[in-house]
Amino acid sequence: MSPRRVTLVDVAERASVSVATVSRALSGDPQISEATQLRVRQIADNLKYVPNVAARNLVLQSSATFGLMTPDVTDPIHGQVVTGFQQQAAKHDYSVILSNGFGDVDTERRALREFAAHRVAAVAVMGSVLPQVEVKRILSPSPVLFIGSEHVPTSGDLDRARGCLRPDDRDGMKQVVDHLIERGYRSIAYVSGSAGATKIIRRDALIAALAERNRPAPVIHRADDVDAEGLRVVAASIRTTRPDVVVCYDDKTALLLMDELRTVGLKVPDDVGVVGFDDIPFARIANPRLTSVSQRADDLGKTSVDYLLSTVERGKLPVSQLMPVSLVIRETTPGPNKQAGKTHKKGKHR
Amino acid sequence: MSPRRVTLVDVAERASVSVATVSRALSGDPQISEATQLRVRQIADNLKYVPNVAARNLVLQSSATFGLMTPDVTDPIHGQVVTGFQQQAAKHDYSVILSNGFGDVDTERRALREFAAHRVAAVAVMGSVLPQVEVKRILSPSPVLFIGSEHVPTSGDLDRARGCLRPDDRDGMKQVVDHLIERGYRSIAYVSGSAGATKIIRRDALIAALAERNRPAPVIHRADDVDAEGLRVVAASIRTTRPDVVVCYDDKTALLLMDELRTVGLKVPDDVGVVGFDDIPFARIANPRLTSVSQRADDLGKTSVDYLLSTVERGKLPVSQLMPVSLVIRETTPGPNKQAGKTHKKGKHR
DNA sequence: TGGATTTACGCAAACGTTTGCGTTAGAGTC
DNA sequence: GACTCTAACGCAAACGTTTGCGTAAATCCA
Repeated sequence: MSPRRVTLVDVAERASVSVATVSRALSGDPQISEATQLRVRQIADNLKYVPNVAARNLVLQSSATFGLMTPDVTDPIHGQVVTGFQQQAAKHDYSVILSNGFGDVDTERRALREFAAHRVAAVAVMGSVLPQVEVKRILSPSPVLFIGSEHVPTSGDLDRARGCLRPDDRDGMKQVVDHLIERGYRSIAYVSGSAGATKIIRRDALIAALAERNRPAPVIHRADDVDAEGLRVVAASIRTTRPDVVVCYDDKTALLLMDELRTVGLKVPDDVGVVGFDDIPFARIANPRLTSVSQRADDLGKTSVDYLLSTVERGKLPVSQLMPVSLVIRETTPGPNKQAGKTHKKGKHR
Repeated sequence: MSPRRVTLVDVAERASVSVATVSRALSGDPQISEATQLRVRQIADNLKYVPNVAARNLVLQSSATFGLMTPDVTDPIHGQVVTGFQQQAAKHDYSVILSNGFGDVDTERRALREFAAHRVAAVAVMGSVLPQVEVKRILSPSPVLFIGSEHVPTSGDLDRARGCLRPDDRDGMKQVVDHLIERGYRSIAYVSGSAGATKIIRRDALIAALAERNRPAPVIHRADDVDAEGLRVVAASIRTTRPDVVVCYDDKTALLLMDELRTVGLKVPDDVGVVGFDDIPFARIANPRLTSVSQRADDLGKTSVDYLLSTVERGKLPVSQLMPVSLVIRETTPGPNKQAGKTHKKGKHR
C-alpha cells in the first residue's frame, strides 16, 4: 500500500548534495547559493516531498501547533470562535488541534493531556469545568489562555491578571438593562443555562446593572438541563409569574425558551419580551428576530491567536483583556403592552 | 520558563532501569515483571511524565491521528459531524486534527498538505471543492474517505465504488415528494445553495423522484450567495410565481429563506410551504417548525471513523455506504390552502 | 549436576529533521 | 606565491521513542 514516503535523503541523493543542504535550501537559508536553492526546490517538488513534522518537532522541541479546547463545537458560538482561531492560526503557519470537553471532567483531562503529549506551543481553553490551576498544571510548561469567561475561577481575581480573554459581559448587561428601561420594561426575569461559569457571571452582571439603576433584582430561573425538560418548566413558571421580559444567558437558551413559550401559548413579544446573549447567526432570522448582545465570536478566536502568538514569542503572558460587545435590538423587545396596533393583520381580543 | 520536559531517560534513571524497560513497562509489555511495571508507572506518574508523540510517531512511522476537513464548522450540520467524529476517534485513542476549507481551493490544498506533513493515519474530507483525484494525490499514500456527498465527483461513479460515505439523498427526496403529494401540494420549487456538489445531487434527486411519480419538474431557483442578496431575489421571485411549496437544499437555506419570505409578506406555511434538509437543531425550534429530512449527522461522523479504522487495519477501503435518512414532518408543510381554521387565536380576514 | 529452557531486562539502531562547526575552493590582497 | 577571507557546502550530533536481538540469571527436567 505505502510506497514509502519521500524524505530529505531522497531529495539529497537526487540533487547530489547533502541532506543539510537540502534542509537549508528549502528553508531559504542565505548561505546556500540561489542556484542550488532553485534546483533543490525543483527536485523536491517533482518528488512530491512533504516534510515530516514529527521529525521536525522532535529536533525543534516545539510544534508550531496550538491546542484549542471548547465545550462543544455544535454550539454555533463556539463554532465561530473555532473558525476565527483557525483562520488566524493558519495565517501564521500554525496548526490547531481541537478537542471538545463536553463539560465532562475526564474528557477534558484526556484532551489536555493529549495537548501536552503533542507539545503544543500554547493552548486556549474555553468553558472548562476544570479549575484553572489543574488546567495549568497538566499543560505546564505550555502557556494557557482562558477565553470566553466560562472557566471556573479558583480565586476571585485570577482571571483579572493574566491569561484571560473574555467578552465584556458586565458592559453587555448594562446595555441590556438600559435598553429595557428605556423601552419601559419593569419586571425582569433571568434564565441561566446548564454548564460553565458564564451563567453565574452574567447573572451577577445583570443583578449589578439593575442595582446600579435602582431597579429591583430579577427573578432567577435555573434550567439545568437546557435541551430537555428544564426550559419547559421555566416556560410554565413564566406563564404564571408573567414578567415583562426575560433575559437569557445565551441565544441558544433564548431560542429554545421562545419555542417552549410558544407551546404554552405565550406570544413573544406581545406577552413577554426576550433578550439573548452572543448574537448567533440564527438570532437574526428567528421569528420574531431576537434582540441580543453581539460579541463577535470570530474576533475572539482571532484575538486569542494573537495573544498566544505574542506569548510564545515574548515568553510572558500579556495582561487579560475584555472584548467589546454591543447590543443589537431586534423584534423581541419592542416594549411591554404593545398588544394594540402592532401587527396590522392581527385582530386581538381583550 | 521551561524547566525541560521529563523524558523516558529521566524516568529510567530514577527507576534504575533502562529506557527500553520503561517504554515496555508503560505500554504493558508482558515481558516486564509486574513488580517493575508498577514501580515504573509510579515513578512516571510522580515525575509527571508525558510521552512525546513526535518521537513516537517518528519511529512508528504513523500517527494515531485522523485528519478531518470540513467546509466550515460554523454550519451546525458540520459541527455535528465533527463532534461525532471526535468522540468516536477519542474512544479508540486517536487524535483528530481539524481544518476548515471554507470552499476555497488554496485553503483546502494547504490543509491537505498539512495533513500529509502530519503523517495522519487517514483522513475524511467533506464538501471539498477540489477534484477527488487531486485530494487523493496530495494525501497519498494515506487513505481518504469522502463524506457527506458534497465533493465534486470527477467521474460519475467514482463515489459509487469505495471511499465514500454519504446520506441517502435520493431516498430522502423520495420521502419528501411522497409527503408533499400526500398533502396535496402541486407546484413545487427548489432552491439550491452556494457551494459544493450537494445542491446538484439533491436537485437531481428531486427531479428524479418527481418524474418517478409522474409529476412535472420543479422550478429551480439558484441562490449563489446564500447569506446576502441571493435569497432575497429568490423570495421576490417566489412571491410572483407562487409555488405551493419550496424545498431547499438544506436547512440553513430554508431558514434564511423563511426569513426573507417573511419580509416580503409571504406567510409560511399559509401562503407557501417549506421543506429543508439535514434537520439541524434549529429546525425544530424555528417558527413555524421546519419539516426536514434528518440525516443523523453525528452518526455520520461516528461511522466515518469506524470506516477509517477498518481501513487502516485491513489496509483496503471498504465499499461505499449510504446513510439512512428519514423525513420528520413539522409545521411548514400542513398542505396547501389551509388558511382557514388553522390557528385558533387568529381571526383571518378574506 | 549438567544442559536446556524460560524470565527479565539491557544494547543499540532507527525514524527524519535541524544546526553548530568544520572543510574546501576560489577570490582577493600585498 | 603565500596569505587571509569569504562563499558554499558536508559531517555528525541530537531530539525521544520503539523494538529486534542479545544476555544474564533463574528455573526446570532428567
